[in-house]
Amino acid sequence: MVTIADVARHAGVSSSTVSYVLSGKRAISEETRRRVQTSVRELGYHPHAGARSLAARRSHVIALMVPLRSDVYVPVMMEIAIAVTTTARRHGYDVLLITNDEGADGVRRIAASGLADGLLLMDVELDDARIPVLRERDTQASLIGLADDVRGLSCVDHDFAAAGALCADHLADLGHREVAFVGYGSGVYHRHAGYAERTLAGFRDRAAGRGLRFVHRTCEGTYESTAGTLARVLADRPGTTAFVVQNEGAIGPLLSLLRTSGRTVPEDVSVLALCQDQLAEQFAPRLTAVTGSAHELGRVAVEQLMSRLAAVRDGGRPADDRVLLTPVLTVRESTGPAPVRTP
Amino acid sequence: MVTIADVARHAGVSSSTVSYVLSGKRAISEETRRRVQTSVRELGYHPHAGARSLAARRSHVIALMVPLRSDVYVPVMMEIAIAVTTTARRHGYDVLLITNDEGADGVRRIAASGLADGLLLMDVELDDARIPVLRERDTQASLIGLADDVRGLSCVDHDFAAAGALCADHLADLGHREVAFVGYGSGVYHRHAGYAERTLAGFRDRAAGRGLRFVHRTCEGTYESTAGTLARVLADRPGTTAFVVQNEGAIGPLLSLLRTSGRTVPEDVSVLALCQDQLAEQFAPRLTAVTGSAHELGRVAVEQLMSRLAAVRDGGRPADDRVLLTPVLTVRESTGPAPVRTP
DNA sequence: CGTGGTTGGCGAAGCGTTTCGACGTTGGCA
DNA sequence: TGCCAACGTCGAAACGCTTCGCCAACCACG
Repeated sequence: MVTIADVARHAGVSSSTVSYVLSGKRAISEETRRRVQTSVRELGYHPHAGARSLAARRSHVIALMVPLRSDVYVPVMMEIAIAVTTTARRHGYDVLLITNDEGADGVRRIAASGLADGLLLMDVELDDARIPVLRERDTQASLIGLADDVRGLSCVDHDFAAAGALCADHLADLGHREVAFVGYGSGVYHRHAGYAERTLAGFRDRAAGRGLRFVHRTCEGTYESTAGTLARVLADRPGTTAFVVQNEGAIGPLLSLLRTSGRTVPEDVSVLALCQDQLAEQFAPRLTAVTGSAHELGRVAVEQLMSRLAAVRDGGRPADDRVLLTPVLTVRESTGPAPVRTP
Repeated sequence: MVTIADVARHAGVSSSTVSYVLSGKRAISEETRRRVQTSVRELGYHPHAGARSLAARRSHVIALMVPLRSDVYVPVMMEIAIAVTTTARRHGYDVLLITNDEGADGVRRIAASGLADGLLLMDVELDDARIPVLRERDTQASLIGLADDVRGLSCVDHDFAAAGALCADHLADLGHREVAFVGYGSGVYHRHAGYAERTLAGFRDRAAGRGLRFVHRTCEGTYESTAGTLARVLADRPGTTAFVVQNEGAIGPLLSLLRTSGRTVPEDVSVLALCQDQLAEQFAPRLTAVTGSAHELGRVAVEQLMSRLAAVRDGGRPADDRVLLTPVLTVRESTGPAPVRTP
């Protein structure tokens, strides 16, 4: 292993000088800096992470806590994780992956061991047991998702209410008057996962404002469940001319079932999805969809955490940032004007 | 921060004794052990990770290098990452997430800085630039996927050839004589990603043995691409009675297109998928599928790496393990007997 | 009762960094 | 010319842990 002392010897300076060249925390003459940098390169020197974190009392690592459970669409989580990792690297940080099942103890473990300087929490519940633990050691953290009490934390999430409203607006603009909202399985609502309720609320409010009648139906995302949901909707509200689908798993089945039942999309019914663009593109017809950027979610969360860490370093008190990302509606082929009523 | 010295003071012993209690590397009297453990609990002591890695020259962290690119089905990657993390935790290790775009330099950085004790590489190419770097510092690593030269490494992968063979057997058993293999986009084959070629080869060999005629067609996984592929197949080989689909993205479009063209699955054509069970269950009809366990892939990779690290600790030379996981065929509703020929 | 081996615990020397205070050297200014 | 402030560099003291060697106390044995 090549140490800072090796570099120092090679460059003919002391090891503290090498350290200052690398950190830039003190002025170093151009001449010396160059010599040191050359030595670093020639010897292939990489500072020992453990020694660094011991001496500097910071590890240059952040922890990302991801859910084990996956009723949330999995590729989204992966996209967030990737965005987090690349953004963190750009700040000179590495990312430690922790699973949610470690729970509050996991947070304690990471914070107390100095393994990570800060945490990113995904799949936050409104009343999350990990949050008090963060406060008790005042560990810097940023949430991906919203919680009830976020004092001392930053957070970022999609603006699900706006997404719901966007859906209602689009369908109302197209002249639809009776709409079905196909949501997640009831478990998701019971967990108070927030996003499901917020989307629905946003949709409900705007629908009311636009004079849109609608029913909300839960759906587990399997073929059977979707079939059941659809049957009930068609029985209860035969005049339904549009579907909003939030559960990614239900999209394929719903399209199949509509086709099977002799309905054409979008001539007879419109289908509007709340899902990633990539997924929306894969169906036939391509789906009009309301989307938020998962990548952006990860990126912003890291930026928030970095700014908190910077504030602490400068002896200040970090600001509690709260960002809601504006969703985007992309019109494709699955939505069209409400069919003319033929009574 | 509570240190080992605090624990020692609290328990009335020296800090080395605390260390030995925690590591179990020397005999400690029952009495002392209990006192120390009580103190640890009461003070909420967690060893400082940096100090530990500095003194013991190992970090209890392994790095997982994941691909940025995602022509491989993303949920699979996530499942592997989760399996890796939980398995590693069970061994007292944490997982550092690195992205593939750091490439060989990333491997160097992690290994040289002592951030991780070993590496897990995903999305390995047959001739992967990261492998020589591993050898040059002889860093312990395990590959998820196969490469050409794996001396000094362990690796684990699905037995794609067996999966291909399983497909051929199943269709031959059902009496099919003319089959189309819908593969990945040509880019995947050009990258020599291995798995695509191995599946195809396994299928080809077994098909030959069973007297199965087949064509292989690349497909990008979009709706258009699938439509083009299907049209060509039907034009060139009108007698085709079964499709094997490896590209997850092509499954939905293919099913839609077949239905649109008036063909019923499985009465007119059989569809056999190479994909996760979870995905296969979501289509209508449910797909007969050949699957390997992504979770198992991650688990085995970690076990391999752990055993290598243990060997090094004991002063031995690690064994180069090589595991191929046997795929499983699950018969569902999308495959059936070849239709009786009506000329 | 001396000898030799175990057992249980302690002290101290690192491990490779960062960072603080100190110390020449310069250069500008009175 | 003398003084004071940068400026650039160095030495040494942490940082919290592991581990090696050592030592006392104890036991069993001849």
